[in-house]
Amino acid sequence: MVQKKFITIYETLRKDILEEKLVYGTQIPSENELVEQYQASRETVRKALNLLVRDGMIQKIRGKGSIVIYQGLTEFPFSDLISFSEVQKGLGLEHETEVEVLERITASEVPNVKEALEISSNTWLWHLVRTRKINGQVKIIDEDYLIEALVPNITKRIARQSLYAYIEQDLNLVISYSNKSITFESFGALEYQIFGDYVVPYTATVRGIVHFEDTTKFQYNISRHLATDFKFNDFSRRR
Amino acid sequence: MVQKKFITIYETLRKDILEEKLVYGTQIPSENELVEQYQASRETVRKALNLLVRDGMIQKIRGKGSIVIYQGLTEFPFSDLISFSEVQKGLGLEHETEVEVLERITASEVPNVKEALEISSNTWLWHLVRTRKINGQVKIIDEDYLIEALVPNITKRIARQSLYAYIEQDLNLVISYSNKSITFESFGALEYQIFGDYVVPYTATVRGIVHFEDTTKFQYNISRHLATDFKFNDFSRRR
DNA sequence: TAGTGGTCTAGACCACCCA
DNA sequence: GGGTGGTCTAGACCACTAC
Repeated sequence: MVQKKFITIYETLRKDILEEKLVYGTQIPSENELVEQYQASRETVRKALNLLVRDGMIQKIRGKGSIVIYQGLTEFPFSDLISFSEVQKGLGLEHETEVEVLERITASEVPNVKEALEISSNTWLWHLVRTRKINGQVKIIDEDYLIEALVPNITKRIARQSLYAYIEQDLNLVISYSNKSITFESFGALEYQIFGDYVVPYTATVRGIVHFEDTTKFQYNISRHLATDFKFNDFSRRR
Repeated sequence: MVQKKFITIYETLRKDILEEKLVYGTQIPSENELVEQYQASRETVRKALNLLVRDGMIQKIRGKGSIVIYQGLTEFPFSDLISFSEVQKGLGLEHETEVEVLERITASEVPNVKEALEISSNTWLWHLVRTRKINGQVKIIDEDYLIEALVPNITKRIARQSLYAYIEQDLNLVISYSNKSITFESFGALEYQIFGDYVVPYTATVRGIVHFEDTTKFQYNISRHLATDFKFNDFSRRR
């Protein structure tokens, strides 16, 4: 099989919703219609639809059908802040990444990382600090610790472009999941140095431990955003 | 059927993981073993396991098996702040809710709510302000707007105890999903009044629009946390 | 080679909504 | 009653891991 059937169905419908071929508040074709349309079994169609449910794109209603509930980025008409997810997705905004630090250190030289990645003190790590400019202004300081044995040969060039592209495409490793936390913290020395004397000297700090498919932890990331420019959007379902 | 089979399997395994009968880093029984154990088909077992994957409880590895990746609340050994999800779940912490405001208003009297809930200006709403004390100190100001026609007869007693229990158990409505955002904002008049002259006059503000199963929006919630006491935990998978 | 998880099928029965 | 989504089955073939 060239492409998984349920992924094809999922991606096609997702695209239709994003492009508003299927519009907010209206029904999508029924499961039986999709079975016909894609020559798939109903369980396969349902697998695709469940991905859309997970994404917050559709809502299924028994006896009625499935309705598009995704409204693009206009859900929250409250602020014109730069959204965290927009930044992550690189939607429309002009990025510029600068590598401030790229060095090889051992886990003993920094606090917390040893515990976060469950490694011994003498494990070699890459220590990486990058700044992200958006429309000419530094908005994010990204600090990373990566296990060198798992992610070798990081260069400034790789760090400036895309670390994840290097890991996934060149090293052929599969990044799978992460645990993250968001807190608000006051500026430390690094932040004053990079952000300067900002009116509101606080950051939204996102810490994450990132894992490969085989559950190996390979990265500890600390992402510091100017707090006043930070917005995190979330879709969640009730258990 | 009294109870859905895949839910039974899911809940049993979930409980075993939470109670550490299945411990972090070890394998759970294989799909075929679970098929035997629960006298279910493999697809049913897989449906249960996929819920655990979604929850960040297990990681499936092809050719090998499924491994427990959930570690309780100890994943982030970085701060002893009060966690947002802990607060939400009411884990271990002493709550105290006080109702500051409970009134009937129309949508025209407040900004944003009309757009957020997609209602007309003359729609009647409940306006609710509650404060949440944790260990004796007010940490959260919860402000809600609810459509009266959908959620009638809210009393102070209901507001002090559990609004959601009232909606789900007494009114028999099914709360389904919400869109949320998290931002960092400076104190307004209400915050100064309730939190007082706090050293760090900023809040982590969580705004949410909450929907029923049939996609009806019924609630607009604004939850203001003392920024320095806020922590949001997240598990996410890479697409 | 044996065992694991990943995908897919064709059919069944059910609960729910609506005309 | 006809259409919708929700659950479940028994079997098939595949890709990957471990031995």
